[in-house]
Amino acid sequence: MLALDAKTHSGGTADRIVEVAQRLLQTRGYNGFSYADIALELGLTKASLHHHFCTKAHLGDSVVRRHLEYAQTVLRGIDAEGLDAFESLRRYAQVYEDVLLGDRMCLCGILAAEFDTVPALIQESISEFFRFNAQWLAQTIARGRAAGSVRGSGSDEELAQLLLSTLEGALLICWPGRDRARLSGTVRLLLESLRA
Amino acid sequence: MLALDAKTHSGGTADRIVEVAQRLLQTRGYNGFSYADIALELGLTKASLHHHFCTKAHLGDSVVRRHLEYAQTVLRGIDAEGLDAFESLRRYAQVYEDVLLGDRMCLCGILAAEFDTVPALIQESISEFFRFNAQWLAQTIARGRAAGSVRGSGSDEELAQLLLSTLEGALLICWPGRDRARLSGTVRLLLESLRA
DNA sequence: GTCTATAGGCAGATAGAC
DNA sequence: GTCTATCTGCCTATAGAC
Repeated sequence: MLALDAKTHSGGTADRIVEVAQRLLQTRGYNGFSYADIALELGLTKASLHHHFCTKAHLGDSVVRRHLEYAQTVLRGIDAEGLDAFESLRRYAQVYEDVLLGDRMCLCGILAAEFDTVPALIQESISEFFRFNAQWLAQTIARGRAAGSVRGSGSDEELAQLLLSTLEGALLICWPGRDRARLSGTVRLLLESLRA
Repeated sequence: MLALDAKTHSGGTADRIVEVAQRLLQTRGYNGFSYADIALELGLTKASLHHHFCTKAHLGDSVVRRHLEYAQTVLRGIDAEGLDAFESLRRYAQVYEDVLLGDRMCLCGILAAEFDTVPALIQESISEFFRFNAQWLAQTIARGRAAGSVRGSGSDEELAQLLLSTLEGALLICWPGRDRARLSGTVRLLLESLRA
């Protein structure tokens, strides 16, 4: 754990830069923030940032890759809890509510909207994020159907796409007004429709 | 009709500017395009654009307001066809598929993602767009339930939010890869779940 | 209505001192 | 690793001729 921490936080400044960049990405999008914003917030200069991340594209890529790994850890963590599949789906949906609670939009959701203007380097990681989420959902749905706790028509993959779409879309629509109640209501109804 | 056209197209150049701006907004977002892009495409100069739209915020506002009116016309047009409510919902969903077919993302979806960085002038129209869509969906759902062609739990308004969220989210996820087949599959499954 | 020219600012990025 | 200073380029926007 200490060794892992030492590795993860090898350069304290680089990590702080990534964290601020991630928050700005999730609230303002890739084209909505600059090195100046990060420098101001961390009390550094733009030149210092370039020492850690040579280009904005590389910084963005670091943020998205780190987030992808984090998401994978979270989903494997849900699996490790040994919950019923339906409860796993509930946990998954709760993550979207937590994102809005933290005053953020989904990182890859906002980047998907801006996709055409995002550096090619980052585009692949965005697609991979959705692919991984859909795959985990399909597996969890399959498990729930086998156990009789999850229902719904269509293949596991199709139902996973439906679930993912609804959560991403609900977060997107509730994001402008930070409408946690509306998001919560939509999540509740969605889960209800999946409960066997 | 001629009079309406004459009014709508009062200044031919202004309309062409709005149309190009709309396409750029729907593909690149508000922070992803500039007056230079439009000027280049129309063979004008940036200064000429400022003659028609004094600021970028006003141009964006014109695009969104016009689109809101267009959406209202489309939905009232669906109502005027006298279809069964479920068929109206199918038409509605088809609009999202048509948007991707036209190589575009939902205008207000992309602007919702960028919400915090969009001029305040435009923010209100974005919220109004979703409000209007949700209202139309709730009314159509109510009509379908009364006629026995639409099913689903939750209030009309909650189900409308669920439908809107799923369509917006499906378009968002399919946008990066222009994945029309995936969008089509999600739409089909969604409609299936609503058919009484 | 369209142009040339330009202002004024901020973007991403680099050089080189410390 | 951080700084100052600077470069180049694009951005939105304006002035004023035609």
